[in-house]
Amino acid sequence: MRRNPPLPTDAELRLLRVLWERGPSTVREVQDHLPQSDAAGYTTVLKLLQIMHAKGLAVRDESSRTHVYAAAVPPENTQKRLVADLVERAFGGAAHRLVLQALSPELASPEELARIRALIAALPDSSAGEAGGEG
Amino acid sequence: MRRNPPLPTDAELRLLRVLWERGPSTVREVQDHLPQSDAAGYTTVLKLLQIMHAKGLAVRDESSRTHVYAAAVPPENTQKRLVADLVERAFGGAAHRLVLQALSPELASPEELARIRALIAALPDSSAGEAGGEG
DNA sequence: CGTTGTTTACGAAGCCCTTCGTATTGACAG
DNA sequence: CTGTCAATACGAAGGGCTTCGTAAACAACG
Repeated sequence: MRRNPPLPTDAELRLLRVLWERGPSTVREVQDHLPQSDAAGYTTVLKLLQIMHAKGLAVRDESSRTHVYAAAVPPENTQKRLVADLVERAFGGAAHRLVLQALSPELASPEELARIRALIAALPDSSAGEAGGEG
Repeated sequence: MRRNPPLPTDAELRLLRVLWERGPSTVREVQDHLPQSDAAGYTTVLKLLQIMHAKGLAVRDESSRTHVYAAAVPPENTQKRLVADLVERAFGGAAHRLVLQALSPELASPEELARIRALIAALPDSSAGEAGGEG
């Protein structure tokens, strides 16, 4: 167990997304609900879940013969750390530059832009003051 | 050569950031300007630059004995693709969810939030929202 | 010409991720 | 008990990334 599990790898993240959506699931259930583009053999999924269990990314209930796995990390926390990691590696820590790229039309549809506007508008403390810009 | 070079790996991105900041540089210059946390041996940097050259991530001028390398990809384009990749892998394509995580206080300082507000405010007006694309 | 120092080129080792094959265990029907 | 089916555990192969050691090419100097 780890208090601070490491960032999930690529394949781990794929399984994590299934667990986040479905909640606790057996190996077979996870395998069956993988998007077709991420299809993998049964033992591959099993092995991955075992690794995730060892890393602290997943917990499992062994009370029945068929183990039931669940995500040990909440999606928001993990996603936030993934974003922080990219901000650091690609933007030297400047989060606003990442947002700038995310706003480009190829990435954000008009609908998503509208949602983003709503997010900004809903932020607490809209007028900080010292930075000078008025809201 | 590739018209569409692949995404840079972790170590490649580190060198790319030096090239983006400094412009065309020799192997030694790149090595000398790596942040201390990313220090690497001379031949490591050389090998990496050769690989980046083969992948189309860097170009080089061989007119003098000491080759001069330069980034073959602009920062914005590369950063955008890195962001798109993460949006796909971690958020199922929902860019606004990535932005939401980027807005969290751990990632964006108040000053950066102000900049982000400014970015949003400067966007072309899409007040029509979902149905309202004008043509 | 030989020496010295710098640069490029090549190859290989070590590590991690991903995938799967095989063996073992357990439950259950006949 | 015995055979069958599903699930777990284990190990290993294959590939990519990262790092570096070593050799070869080249220039400059005495």
